Amino acid sequence: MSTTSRKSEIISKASQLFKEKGYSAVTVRDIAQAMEMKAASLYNHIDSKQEILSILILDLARDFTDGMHQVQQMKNSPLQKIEALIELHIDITVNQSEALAALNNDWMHLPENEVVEFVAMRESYEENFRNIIKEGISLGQIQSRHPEVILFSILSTLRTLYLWYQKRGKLDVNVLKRDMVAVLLRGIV
Amino acid sequence: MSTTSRKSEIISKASQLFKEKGYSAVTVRDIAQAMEMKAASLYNHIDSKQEILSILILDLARDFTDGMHQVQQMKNSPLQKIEALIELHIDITVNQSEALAALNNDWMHLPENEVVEFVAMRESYEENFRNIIKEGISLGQIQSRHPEVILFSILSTLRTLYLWYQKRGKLDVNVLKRDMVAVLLRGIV
DNA sequence: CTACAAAACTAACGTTTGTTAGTTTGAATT
DNA sequence: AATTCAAACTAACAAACGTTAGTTTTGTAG
Repeated sequence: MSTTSRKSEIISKASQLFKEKGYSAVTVRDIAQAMEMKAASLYNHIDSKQEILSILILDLARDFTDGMHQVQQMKNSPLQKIEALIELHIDITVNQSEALAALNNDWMHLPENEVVEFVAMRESYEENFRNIIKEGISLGQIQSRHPEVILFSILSTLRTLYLWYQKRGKLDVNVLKRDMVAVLLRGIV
Repeated sequence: MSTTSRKSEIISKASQLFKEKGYSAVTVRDIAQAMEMKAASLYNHIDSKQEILSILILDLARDFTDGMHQVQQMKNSPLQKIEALIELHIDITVNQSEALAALNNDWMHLPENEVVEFVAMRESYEENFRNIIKEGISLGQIQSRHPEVILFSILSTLRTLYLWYQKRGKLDVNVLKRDMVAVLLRGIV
C-alpha cells in the first residue's frame, strides 16, 4: 500500500517538467517518460493534461488564501502580519516550488472558468495584503507614502523566490526568513 | 516607404502574443492572423518561429549589457549607480515590455547554443550588479550584511515590473523612477 | 507598357499533439 | 482454481503543428 497515489505521483513529476519548460512545452509523452510508462497509461489516472494544471494551481491558490485568512485573524501588529506573510511565502517556496512555478507562469492556460476563479483569488489576496500595509502606515509603523509600490516590491520578491532558492542551493529556512524580513522590511540603505 | 520593415512588424506582433500566452503556446498561425495574412506568408520575412524569439531576447539582453557597462563607467557612488540601474530597468520596461516578458519567461526555448550565450550574459550582469552592491557596503553606504538578498530583491522587483506597470495603467515614468528608488533603497519601515 | 521584385497566396508535407478504444498483465481475494 | 481489478500495454485517431514548394498579386522603376 503506497502512501502516495499514482495520480499524485504523476502530478508531482509533471510539475517538475512544467517548472523547467512551462506547461505548453511539456507533452503528455514527456510526462509518461518521466513516469516510465506509455502516454496512454497516464489516462488510467488522470482525465486530461489540463486537469494536472488545474489541481496544481488551484490547490496552491487555496493554500495562499487560507494562509492569508490565518494571518488576518492574528492579533499582532501590521508589521508582524507582514512578517508572517513573508514566512508563509517562504514555506510554500520551500515545500511546493514546482506548483508555485505553474501558478506564476501558467495560470493563463487554465480553462476559462478557472482563470476567472484564479484571478479573483489573486486579486483578493493582493487586496488583503494592501490593507495590512495601509494599516501599518496609518499606525505609523510603515513610513512610506507608497503603499502600492511597497506591495509590489514585496510580492515580486516573494513570488520569484523559487527561482533563486534553487540556484543558491538549499539554504536553512530560518536563516532565509530572517534575512528576507531584514531586507524587505528594514531596508537597504 | 514604410519606416518599419515588415519583419520588425512581425516580431512586434509576435512579442505581444508571446507576452500573453508564452512562446510555446503561440502558433505561427496566431502570429499570421495578427498580421492579417496567411501563415506561409510569414516565411517571406522570417526564417523560423524560433528566429523571432532569438532576436527578441538577444537584442534585449545586449541592451541590458550595454546599460550595465555605461553605469560601470560612471564616476558616481555605488548608490547612484544602483539608482541608474533602476532607471535602466524602468526605461526598458516602459519601452520594451513585450521583449522583456520573452526574456524573462521563454529564454529556455532558445536553441541550445543561444541558451548558453544568454545564461552567460545574465550571470555576468548579475555579477556586475553584485559587485556594485558590495562596493556600496564596503564604503558604508549600504548597511546590510546580506548583499545576495539585496541583489535578489532588487532584481526580482525590477524584472517583474512589466507585469505591474501594465496593470496599474501607464504611470508617469519619472514619478515611477522616484518611487521605486525610494522604496527599493530607502526601505519601508 | 514592360519588367522586376517584394510579398501575398493555395496546397500540401511529414511530425507531433492530446486522447480513445480495446487488450494484456499481474497480484490479491474469494 | 476462478474471479476481480487496478494499471500497464498496443494501436490508432483526428487535429494542430512548423515549414516548404510553387504560383499569383501588387506596386514601382525603366
